[in-house]
Amino acid sequence: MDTTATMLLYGSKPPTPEHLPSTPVKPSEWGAPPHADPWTPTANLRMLISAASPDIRDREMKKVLFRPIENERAVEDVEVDGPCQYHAVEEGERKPSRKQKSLGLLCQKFLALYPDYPTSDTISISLDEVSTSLGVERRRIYDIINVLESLMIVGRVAKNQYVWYGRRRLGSTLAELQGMGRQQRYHLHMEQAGEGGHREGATTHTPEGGEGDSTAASTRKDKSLRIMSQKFVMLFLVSRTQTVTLDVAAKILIEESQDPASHSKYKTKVRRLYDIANVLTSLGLIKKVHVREERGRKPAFKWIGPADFHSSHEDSEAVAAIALPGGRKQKLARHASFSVVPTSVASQRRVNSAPSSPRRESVDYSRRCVSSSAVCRLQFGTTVTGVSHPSGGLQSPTHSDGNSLLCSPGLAPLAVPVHPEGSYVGPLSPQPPFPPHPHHMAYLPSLSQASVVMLYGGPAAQDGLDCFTTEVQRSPGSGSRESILGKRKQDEGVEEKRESPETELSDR
DNA sequence: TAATCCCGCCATTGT
DNA sequence: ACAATGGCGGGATTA
Repeated sequence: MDTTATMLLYGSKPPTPEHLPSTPVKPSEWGAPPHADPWTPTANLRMLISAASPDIRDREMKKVLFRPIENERAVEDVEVDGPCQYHAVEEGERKPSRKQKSLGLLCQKFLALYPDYPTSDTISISLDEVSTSLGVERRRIYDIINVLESLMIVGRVAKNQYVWYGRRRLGSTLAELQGMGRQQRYHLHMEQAGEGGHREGATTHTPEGGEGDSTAASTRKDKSLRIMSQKFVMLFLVSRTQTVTLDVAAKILIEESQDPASHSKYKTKVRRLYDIANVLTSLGLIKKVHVREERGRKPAFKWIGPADFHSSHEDSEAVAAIALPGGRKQKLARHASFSVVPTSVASQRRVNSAPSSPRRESVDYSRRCVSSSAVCRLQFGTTVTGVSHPSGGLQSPTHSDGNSLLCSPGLAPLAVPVHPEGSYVGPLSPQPPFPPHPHHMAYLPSLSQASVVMLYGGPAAQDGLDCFTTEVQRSPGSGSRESILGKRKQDEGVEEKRESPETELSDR
């Protein structure tokens, strides 16, 4: 493993011994659940909730979540809002529209499986479980994992095994990327953007002379996705407007690439950028926009993620306190082409010393699962709209209708639909950088199966962890469905359920 | 038509 | 050699 020159992804310690192999499985092979023990939604759930340790709960929850789900082809399926989710074909035949298979959506599902701010770095991710539970081929998981890895939201441990870090390190990672971005003079590159479409290469070429010092020649096709992802993010972080157009990004990335034949790869580059952009969008770090220009408008992306990480206390802030067992700190992945005095960078970043005040959100928001678990039954096709109180739990969700759920401020709308063979439907709309609303509204993408939804608070929870569960089950007659969906919006602030999470994240 | 980007073949890299 | 990763670009979908 060519540590130095290429990726320092694993910090001082490269992946570890490979345990837990596990072989890929074709989605088509998920016939029946592995260990078919009749599981009762409620029972399981109860178990989960009662679990004293949040970690245990998480783990258990994961276990449940990873039950294989019925394949996509499935007829009855998640009913996502929006105009055409299915390609109206023969009656009875519903072809999952392309949108339903988008990487962004998949990523949303993936992210929803794990807490944004885990309290420990022990959450492991198994590619097989994930690909199985999400119902996609491994290849796609790699796409997601790669960019998550580039931001250290996950880390690789061994083959098939990754660790989930969540957004805890995001701050420091971004800070570092920003530093590297400046070092690369990316901000200069960006200026020469717009205009008649011709870029000149006169841009200050970083003294990367032949990419990274001697050290191991360009490690073949380096994990370009990871690298590209980091560079892409860097562009945002050094951009004054925090906006980056696809073509500019592609050009810069191509110029960077030491690969001579890369000029003919513009198209491919753009394809990759879209892939990356999709997961970054799912992460709520960027959003699609358009930049005005004489020539018309060009597609671009705007950074909407945190932008205050560069301060001193920055990064791990609170997190630092949770220091990992081995004390090993991961180093940001770097690529040769980033080089220029390898090591350096904003390296001297964080000094373990817990800087005075840990800033917002105290380190230990003891996850006491306070609130009662209000369980109520809903009709198939409907969702809950509940209001919770950070202090006491939650006012039993007034399961009226609609696909929304109101939470009190601080209650991270982390919901994890759980059910036997059911496809999890997607994350809830407000993601961690919570909006200042008095109440958070979480959208629960429609549930198509009888399911149990568990919602619990995250680090944002100011008074502990609230959680409650809701059972949604299929009603005998789908007739009621219409009526229910029809009426709506009686709650404050709740508006038409028109928009679905993904729809609002990326306006097409 | 242009913008997006799914899909999966098959080259690489790891064990 | 076999399995895990992940370039890459054809061509289908959407906007």
